[in-house]
Amino acid sequence: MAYDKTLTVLADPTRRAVFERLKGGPRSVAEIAAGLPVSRPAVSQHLKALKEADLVRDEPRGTARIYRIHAPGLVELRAWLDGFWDEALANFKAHAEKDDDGR
Amino acid sequence: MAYDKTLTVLADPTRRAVFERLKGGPRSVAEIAAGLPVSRPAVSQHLKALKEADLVRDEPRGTARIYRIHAPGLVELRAWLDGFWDEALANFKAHAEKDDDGR
DNA sequence: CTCATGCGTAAGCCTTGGCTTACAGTAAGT
DNA sequence: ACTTACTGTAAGCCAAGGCTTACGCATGAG
Repeated sequence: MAYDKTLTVLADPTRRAVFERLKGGPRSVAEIAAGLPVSRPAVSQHLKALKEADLVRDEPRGTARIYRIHAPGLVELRAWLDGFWDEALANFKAHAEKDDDGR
Repeated sequence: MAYDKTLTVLADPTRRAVFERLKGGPRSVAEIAAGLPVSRPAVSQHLKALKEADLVRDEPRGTARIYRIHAPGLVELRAWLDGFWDEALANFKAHAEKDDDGR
């Protein structure tokens, strides 16, 4: 239902870098931005997109804001991938059994 | 190694529509373009991108050209997804065991 | 050999979206 | 209260890329 948004969000390299930086554990925006070749506001924008895709969850800690990985977005992507895989395989087998590919 | 290309390619909705149309079996370019809201050359361009991402394979049949799904691209995407999943989960557990998240 | 069919490619247009700088807001410390 | 730290948002710029029209090429049919 939302795997398309997940794909769109993960397509950008910088955003993927932001996302992968959270793989090591929860971090603040400044910590994420440190080391990345873009400005901090850019990171904020990416985090917003990731959040809307259910890939990330945030929580305030003092004046800072801690982001961490949130699974649901990846679950949907994985579900789509698996479904696609199974369907394509089923149709392939169906055609292969008839002859070669139906012609 | 190329999961990034796979993500980029699959991010576009039209291109995904092209790809999903191949799920039902091999088809010619004209057959794919029929029913889609874009021109046939546009479909050709999408197919080229899909081919370069190892998501599709083509084969000439007379003056036509038959495209079909080719697995490797999806395999790489799935591998990345699984790896990411495992790593994130491992780090999450490591932090959870220490207390909550290490602060 | 000529014509028709089915594709791929080039050039150009135009929208999308990622980045930066500047600004506004909230919470903690003194 | 005032200042400092950390972040989200707005406006604007600019490159990336998806779409169309026009063209060129190969294969099969007659």
